[in-house]
Amino acid sequence: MDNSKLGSGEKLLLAALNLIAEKGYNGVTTLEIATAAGLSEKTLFRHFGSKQKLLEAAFDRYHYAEEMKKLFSEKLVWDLEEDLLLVSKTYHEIMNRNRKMIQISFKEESQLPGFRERTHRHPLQLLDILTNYFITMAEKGKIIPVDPEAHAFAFMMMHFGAFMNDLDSHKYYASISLEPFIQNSVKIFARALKP
Amino acid sequence: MDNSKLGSGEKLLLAALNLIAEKGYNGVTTLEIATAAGLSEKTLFRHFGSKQKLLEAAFDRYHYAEEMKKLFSEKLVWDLEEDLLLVSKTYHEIMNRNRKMIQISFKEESQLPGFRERTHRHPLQLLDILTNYFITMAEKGKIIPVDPEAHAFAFMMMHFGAFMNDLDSHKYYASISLEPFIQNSVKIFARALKP
DNA sequence: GTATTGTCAGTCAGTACTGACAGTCTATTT
DNA sequence: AAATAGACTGTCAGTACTGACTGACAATAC
Repeated sequence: MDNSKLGSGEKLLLAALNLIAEKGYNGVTTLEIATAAGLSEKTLFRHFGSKQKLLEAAFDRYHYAEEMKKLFSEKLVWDLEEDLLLVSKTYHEIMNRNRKMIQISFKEESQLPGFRERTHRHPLQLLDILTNYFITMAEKGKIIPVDPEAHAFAFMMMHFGAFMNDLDSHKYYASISLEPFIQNSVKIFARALKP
Repeated sequence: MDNSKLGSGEKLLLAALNLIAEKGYNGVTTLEIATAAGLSEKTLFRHFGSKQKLLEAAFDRYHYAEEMKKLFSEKLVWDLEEDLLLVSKTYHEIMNRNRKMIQISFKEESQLPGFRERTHRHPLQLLDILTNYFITMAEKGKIIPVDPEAHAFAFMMMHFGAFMNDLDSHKYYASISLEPFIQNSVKIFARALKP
């Protein structure tokens, strides 16, 4: 990343985001963050006042916050495979965009109450959308009419697991890259839900 | 938990395990741990020498280390639903037994290299077993003969996701309790893999 | 009597955070 | 072109506190 053209505030936020995601809030010093940003520690405090406020600012600045409801009511085409593909790709897009924030929210959960909830708000919306989607698809007779919420949950859990597994560069399970995994997950559910 | 009959060492290990899982290694002080164990800080150092060694001792003591290969070659009955049920239940059993250690390995990854790998060794074995199981099942003509490793991976990811979601008392997605989730996951794969 | 633990006082290093002062860069004014 | 002002940054010395860790001694328990 080339941060040379960013303002000092931005440089500090980015450095903080990366380091805290890696080592945890308590595992990183303000001096380290400032140095990584190519600035002096003093500048850090002049900008943010305290380490805690720096973290909060980083969160506010970098967590992805976009409405999805409309997006979906427009894009869904009521073809199971195509729509599942859209949902899972959107899911991974959101999660990857929030990658660092999610890492932080997992590590600093006790110190930063409410963080986890915020990083999971958008994925949660997707779960909701998918559940309603399954219900409607069942009404249309395009999938079996049982357990729509359970199936939506299972689908999301599968992708949540894959994302988590990949979080620190997929080295703990056999590394299967994302794209074929998504394709396969869609096929599994398409076969399972076919009436 | 009633720890009153445990030796001092055990009390300290348990207290350390719980507190570090909750607040992270750097988020907890030796005094806190000792107090939680009902002992003095001095006793902690007399037993373990340093904070770091305490953590390592806790890991060695409490991470689940059992061979599974034999277990499975004995228990598999080559009925898809029944065997998937066994695999997923075994998986969640292992993961829950290692719950705290897994939390720690996620939070302290940078500080404790190799931890994550160790906590994931046994689940990895399961993935291996499941892959081979699918291959054999395909040879027997009991499931479709495509992508056995991808399907095994997908199955494990689904349960990994569910476990992770549940790690801090399932409050970030709609809470669906474990047992029905397992049942449903098995049904999905049974339908998807049926020839 | 031996082993284990508590108390207490204290050391030492690290770390968040501050104040005073000086330097630099940019834009505006003259 | 030169001067000036204002915003931003670096340096450095220092404060205040925390937290890992120690040593000496006393108390308790088996």
